[in-house]
Formats: sequence, C-alpha cells, structure tokens
Amino acid sequence: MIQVNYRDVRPIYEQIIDSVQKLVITDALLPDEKLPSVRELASKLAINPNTISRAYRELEREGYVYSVCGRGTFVADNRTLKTEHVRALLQNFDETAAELMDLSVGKEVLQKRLDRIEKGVWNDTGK
Amino acid sequence: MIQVNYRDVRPIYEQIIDSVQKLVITDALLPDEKLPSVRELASKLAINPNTISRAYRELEREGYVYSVCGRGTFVADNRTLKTEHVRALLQNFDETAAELMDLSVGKEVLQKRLDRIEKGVWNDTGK
Amino acid sequence: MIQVNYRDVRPIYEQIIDSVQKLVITDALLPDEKLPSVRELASKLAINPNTISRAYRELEREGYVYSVCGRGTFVADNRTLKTEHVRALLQNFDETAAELMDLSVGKEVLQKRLDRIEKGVWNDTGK
Amino acid sequence: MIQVNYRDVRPIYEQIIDSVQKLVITDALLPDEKLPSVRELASKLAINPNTISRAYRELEREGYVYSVCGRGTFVADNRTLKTEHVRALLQNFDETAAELMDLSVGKEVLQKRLDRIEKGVWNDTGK
DNA sequence: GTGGTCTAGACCACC
DNA sequence: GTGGTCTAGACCACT
Repeated sequence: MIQVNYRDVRPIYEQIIDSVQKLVITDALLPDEKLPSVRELASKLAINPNTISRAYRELEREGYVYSVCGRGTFVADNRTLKTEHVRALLQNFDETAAELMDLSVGKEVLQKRLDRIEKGVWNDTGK
Repeated sequence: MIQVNYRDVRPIYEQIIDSVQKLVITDALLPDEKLPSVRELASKLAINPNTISRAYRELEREGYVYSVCGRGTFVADNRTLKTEHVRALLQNFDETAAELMDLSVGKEVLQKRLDRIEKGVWNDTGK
Repeated sequence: MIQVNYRDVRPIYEQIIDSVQKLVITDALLPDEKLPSVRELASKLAINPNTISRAYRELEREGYVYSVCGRGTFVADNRTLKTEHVRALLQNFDETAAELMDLSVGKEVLQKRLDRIEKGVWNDTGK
Repeated sequence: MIQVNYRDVRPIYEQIIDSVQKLVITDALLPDEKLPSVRELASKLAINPNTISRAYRELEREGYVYSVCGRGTFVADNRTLKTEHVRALLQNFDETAAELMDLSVGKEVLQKRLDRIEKGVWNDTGK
C-alpha cells in the first residue's frame, strides 16, 4: 500500500509521509489500524529503517498516527484532520484558479478540466 | 511595485521573489527592463541589502532576471517561463481538484467556487 | 548569420556574443570585416538596440571586434584569440573526459562518440 | 573530506558545493548519511557558518542533500542525480569535441588525449 | 544542539 | 555607481 519512487526528487521519508497521509485521509486506513512495523516496512521497501522511523515520527507529530512503545504504530482517530485537509485543499484550489484567471485562462477551460477529472480520465495525457 | 509584509510568516526574501515573479509573468515588467538596484530597493523597503541580494540571486537562478555586475539587474527575456508557469499551475489545479473529488467534494462545489472567483468576489470570506 | 533564440534561457546579449565569437574564431568573419550596425542588427532581429550595443561593447572588451566612432564595428585581427580559444576547449575536453572516466564511463564509449561526431552525425538523436 | 582552497578565484561556497556534489555523485557519501553540521564544518574550515549555510542551501535546492531543521543535513537519496550528471557531462563532451573538430583539431589528437587521461597521466603537463 | 533568517558592515571587481 | 562575496553576530523554531 505504501509506495516509494526512488527516482523522485523528494526525499523518501517525505514520500512515505504523503503516502500514509493519503491513506488515512481517504479512510483506506481506519482508526486504530496497525501500520507495518518500522523494520517490516524497511525491508519490504529496501530502505534504511531510520528513514521509516523518521517518517513515522513526523506523522505522529502531525497527529495522523500514534505509537505505542513495544506494540507498534497505529492510525489515529482524528476526524478534524480530514476537515482541515479539505479546507487546505480548497484554499489551494481557490488561489490556483484565481492566479490562472489572472493570467487569462478562461473559466471554461478550468470547468472542462473539472469535467475530465470527474470522469476519471485525468491522467498525464490529459494536459 | 514590489511590496513586503513584515508580519507575514514567510521570509522576506521569499515575498520579494514571489512579487517579482508575478510582475514578470504578468508582463508588468518587460524583458530587459531594469529592476531597482539592490541598495535602492533595500532602503525603499527599509530592509538589509543582503536580503534583496539573496532574492535577486535566486530569481536569476530561476531564470526570471539576469544581473550584470556593475550595471544592475534586468528582467530576463524568457518567454518559456510564462508558459511553464501556467503549465505548473494547471497541473496543480488538476491534482488538487482530483484529490478533492476523491474526498467526495462534488464537482458542483468546485464549479461554484470558480464562479465566485471569476466574479472577483474571491477573498477571505470565500474560504 | 547572427542568430538568436528567444526561447533560450540565456540572455539575448550573451547569445549574440557567443554567435559573433564563433563566427570570428571559425574565420566565417574575416579581420577588418564590418559587422552589421547596432541599429541594423537590432531591427533585423527585432531586438532592443541597447541589447546589441551591450553585446558589441563586451566583444570589444574581449578583443574580438573593434569599434570606430562614426563608422561602425569591425572584426579584430587577433590570432592569439583563436589559439587561446582552442586551448580553453582542450582543457575543458580533458577535464570532462577525466571526470567521465572517474564515473566509470569507458574510454571506448568516448571514442565511439568522437567517431560519430567526426562523421557529422552528431545531433540530438546521437545521445 | 570537504576541502577549500582560500587562494582559489572561485568563491568558497561554490567550492564547497562542488566538493559535496562530487562526494555524492561518486557514492563517497551515501543516501541519508549525515553531513557535518553548519557550525561544525564552519569551525573546521575556519569559515563563517553563513558561508556553509549558503552552500548547503543551494545543495538542497539542487537535490543533492536535504535539511531537517533541528536535526541536520543529510545526503538525498536521488539516484537520478547521478545519471543526470553523466548525461550533462556527455553532452558537454560532445559539444566541446564538435567545436574542436570544427576548428580543425583532428580526431587523432583528441584520441591521444583520451589515452593519456586513461593512463592517469592527465595533469597540468598534459595541457 | 540543529538549520533558517535577518542585519550590519566590509571588501572586491566591474562599469 | 553596480552586484558578488564574506564575516560577525543575532534571533527564531524545532529536536
């Protein structure tokens, strides 16, 4: 479930954080569900355990997961996180759209893109 | 033209960078046009010249301006920057919209937001 | 003869300088030959005359051309420039090749590239 | 490991950048390995911490390292950097060789230089 | 302790 | 005058 792209410019721990965040936000991982252990995930992804550890620590700091010493790391039950996440996305959406319109990209263009995305044909060829 | 908000959380040099980028992208500053000198802008904004220098340096690195030692800093004549900027914004738009729909934010909601933004009523109350 | 690519990241005056340097070094422009006037070249390339002027000034400073007030700009007769240019290129060649071999790119690979370049099939597809 | 020559014309921060880049590219520094802290390296090289900081900042921007506030600066795990580096060197090699041949430097001359470089006798006398 | 930011002031080369 | 570099020293947030 948690995937990493070695060829990505972003550091691996950041990719892991994003990956877990999405799984939590989209309910793909449910509250109190156990995450793979640091060592398990490390060997599975062929990555230094320290990298995983750092990612989990960061996720705990941000409230996405909680760790129980000697037992493992689990998904936190924090509904406010989701609404906060959506709020941030909407703000980003507004700002991006506003700047695009400033640069004379018509509203119609953006609406067509929304249509395409809704139909699930959103991909690299959809530029 | 170039403005800075001292109470902003973002570092001053970053605000200057964003400010100049927008001026260049929107053609408010034309190619080969001279930017205020480091010392001039520094005294105008009541800021240390080093901070301006840093902003100009990064802008040069990113291709928005070019500096000629002893003469000044000028707007770069790079038209690809603008199309690249729009391309990046559109990609951000798509990704954000897709993630929002994933989180069951309906297309209609986003379209209403586009309407509001188009009408220029996009502001803090629109969050 | 002098060409400029507006979509290039490099500033235009730099492209002009490089362009003229090559023409002089390769004897495409002979000593005492007249260069197009600032205004003429400016209108031909649809560029601000100041940009041309800056390029010519720089070329004069580096010894590639000389300007006669009221008459125009001419190619300098400086044979040492060419040997110096070749020397710089050879040093660059050596350093680049050494670093490539350091990174375990075999000599054979580089030799094949020389062959291809000699045959004139050196182009973008020749990667 | 990281060395600086105060008598070099190049700025110190640039020497540090080049130094670290080579260590990363040649795998002398492995992904997630910790670099000396800004203050540590500064005192070791008898240099102002700001200069180190600037070098690290630019290295982060270019993707060679990543910094975590409060923890330190680490080698980025980006394998594409290395292939990209080789690609850029090969392009430089091609362009330089092509220009040399244009200036009637024979292929044989360049091949002899490759031989010399391979045998490790590439040094100042090889100019 | 770590890096990130900013200020103040200096010297250089170039125009 | 211009930008480029470097130093010295300060404060911040984070671990």
